[in-house]
This record gives sequence, C-alpha cells and structure tokens, in this order.
Amino acid sequence: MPFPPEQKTRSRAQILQSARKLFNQYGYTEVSIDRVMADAGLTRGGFYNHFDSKEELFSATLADFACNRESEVADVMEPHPEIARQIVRHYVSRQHQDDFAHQCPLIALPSDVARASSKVKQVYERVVKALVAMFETNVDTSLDKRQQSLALAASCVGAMVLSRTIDDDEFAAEIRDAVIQMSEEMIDA
Amino acid sequence: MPFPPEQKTRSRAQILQSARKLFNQYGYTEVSIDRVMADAGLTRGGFYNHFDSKEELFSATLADFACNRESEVADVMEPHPEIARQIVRHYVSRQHQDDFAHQCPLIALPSDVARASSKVKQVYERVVKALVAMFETNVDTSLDKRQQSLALAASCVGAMVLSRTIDDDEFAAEIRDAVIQMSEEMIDA
DNA sequence: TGTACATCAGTGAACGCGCGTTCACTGATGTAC
DNA sequence: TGTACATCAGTGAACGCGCGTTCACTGATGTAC
Repeated sequence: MPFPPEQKTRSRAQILQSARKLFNQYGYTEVSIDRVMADAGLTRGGFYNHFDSKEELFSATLADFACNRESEVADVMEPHPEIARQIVRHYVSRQHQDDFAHQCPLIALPSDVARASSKVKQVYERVVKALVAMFETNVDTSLDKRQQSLALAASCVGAMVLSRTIDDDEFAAEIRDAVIQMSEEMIDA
Repeated sequence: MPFPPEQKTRSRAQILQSARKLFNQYGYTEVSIDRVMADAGLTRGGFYNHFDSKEELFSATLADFACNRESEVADVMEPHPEIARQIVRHYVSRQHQDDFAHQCPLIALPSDVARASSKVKQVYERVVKALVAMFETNVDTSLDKRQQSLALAASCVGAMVLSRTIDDDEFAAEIRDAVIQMSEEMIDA
C-alpha cells in the first residue's frame, strides 16, 4: 500500500464533516462538490475516489448522524424524564439553530430530503425514529407513551423549522419557549 | 392600450399559480423560470415584464398565500373550537401533503425560505402569524392561550414536515395521528 | 542495503449542460386625425 | 370610415457562469528482489 494506510479513511471523514456542516448551513443543492472538497482541504477530482455521486455523499452524511443517535438510545432501560427535558431544552434552542456542524438534519434539511430519493429518505427516517425512541425511553406518562413521544418529536422539529425561517428573533424565541413549556408538561403527565 | 387591458393581470396570476405549484412540489432552486413560464403557457423572456428577478417571484407567491390566510382570520370574534379542530384535521393530512397547488408554504418550503433573503422570510412570517392567530381566535382553553396556539402551530408544521420526508407511509400516518390527537386535547382543555 | 517498479489518493483541465438574465424583435391592438 | 402610427406583452436567440462528472496525469509511498 503506497499511501499511509489511514489517509483515505481520514480524508473521507473530513469530507463528511465538511459536507454536513455546509449542507446544514446552505442546503444540499446550494453547496457544490468543489466547495465541500475545498473546505475539506482537497481538490474536486478526488471526490470520486470516495463517493460515487453527490447524492451518495448526502446519504452518507445522514447515515453518519443517524448512526450516532442510534447508539445513544441503545440499551437504556429505565425512563429518565430529566434527560428528556434536557434534550428538549437543547434541541429547541437558539444554540442548536446556529451550530451548523452538529445540527440535527431533521431541522436543517427537511425540504432537501423530501425531494431526494427513497434511499435518502430511509436514512433520514432512522434519525426520526432515534428521536422518537429517545422519548419513548424517557417519557414518564400515564397517557399513551408512543403517541406522546411521536407528538413531542413533531413539536420539537416544528418549533425549530419555524424558528430558523423567521426573521424576527423575539417571535422565534416565543415559539421555541411555547414548545419547551408544552413538552415539559407532556414528559411527566 | 394596444393589448386587451386584462391580459397582463391574467398572465401574472397564471405565472404565480404555476410558480406556487411547482415550487411547492420541486423546491425553489430546482424549478427554473423556463419551467414556470412553460407551465403558465408562456415563454421565458416575458417573465421580466412581470417580475424583476426569480427571488421576487418567490416572495410574490408567498405574499399571495399570506394575504389569503390573513383575510380568513380577520374580524372573527367568538372562539369556535370546532373550526380549529377541522383546520388541524385538514392541515395534518395526507390530502394536504399531496395537494401541491394549495399546500401551505410552511411545510412545502421551510428550507428554501431559511436560506432566502430577509424580505422573503418576513413574508413567510406572515403565514406563521396567520396560523397562530387562527388558533388564538378559536382555541378555548383555561391555560395560556397564546402559548397553546404557538405550540399547536409548531406541532402541526412539525408533523407535516416529518410526514413528507418519510418514505414509510404507515409511520408518517402514525406521526400525523399523534399530533391530531394531541391538538384535539389542547384545543379545549 | 539498494534499486526498479507497482499502487493509488489526490490533482486540475476539460466536458456537456442548464441556469438566470438580457435584448433586439414581433405583431395584435387601440388611438389620432 | 379609413389609414398610419405608437404601444407593449410576449418571443426566442444569446450571454456568461457554475455545476456534476470524467480522465489522463502526478508523485509519495510500500514492495520485490
């Protein structure tokens, strides 16, 4: 093997990291492969050593994120309502809205995914299911736990989707606060 | 006036209608001016007789929608919880998801708006405010009415944003149903 | 140990293509006289 | 009433540009002997 054996792996990871950040901030269609590769410190042609197409890169960035979230919810048995509350407060926050490098694709890329292939949608779906699973694990309610978890996930996503599209900071904060308040009541009702 | 006086008005309305449908279905960036004009039965060059730029067309389609929604909520005094319930059931439905010509831009174009200019965002914000105002008018609760209305709007939007990005029809329906259920409980609590 | 070679991640020029926008033109209509 | 003209919504060729993708090439490294 004529290259340092870890180099290709490192380059791939770097491309994924740059792609995630740029896609989250500017959108899948707006970001060119050139821009991703330049951000990763590489040049355009090398891209196809790592991915077959731009869409495959998109799918890979989502899979990467889904994988991390899935491993977080695995093997937790006891409900911890405080964890659910903390996650909501972090998810539905201005800080999350501005942190493109770590932003949840559910709020960063919904339209982009809606128009992508089934393959991309199925990866995105894993992220939705990981968020719902987190609620199902940690919500402590006498009501239908599954239904509450689905509604909580939708509400958090909705609050952030609206928050990021709204120019008026105060109004955006009002929406986020309203959903946090509602969530706290739902998490242990 | 050498042309039938209503012709320009009719053409403009037709361009707006085609643009709204195509933007909702395929997204702002994916749809070219050519395609909009062809759908409207016209050719590309004429576009600039009606709009200064593509972004202005985007803004105009949103303004058109906002204007219609705003006039619906004006001058209603008495709360009608049944109207709120009906609107939720229609908003959070598969039918709404598939009806691109009349789809709410809050769920069709969130990412596109998030990346657009402040001017576009401010028009989009009017649609959000119209939805919240509808809830404030019609929700009948002993809790904080404003907060409940904001949370309801976010939840409906979140349910639909997720629903349209999810490939698995059953899972999408489960999310929609969970939010409808939660909304019914919130509308007269 | 030293040398010739094979490997392959990365390079960068080039490709065809569709985009948003411009502009000189067309031709049906209403107006002036 | 008839004719010459002005208007302007709509046309379609052309523009410069950036895109996703291809491909012949480079050159640092590990291997064979």
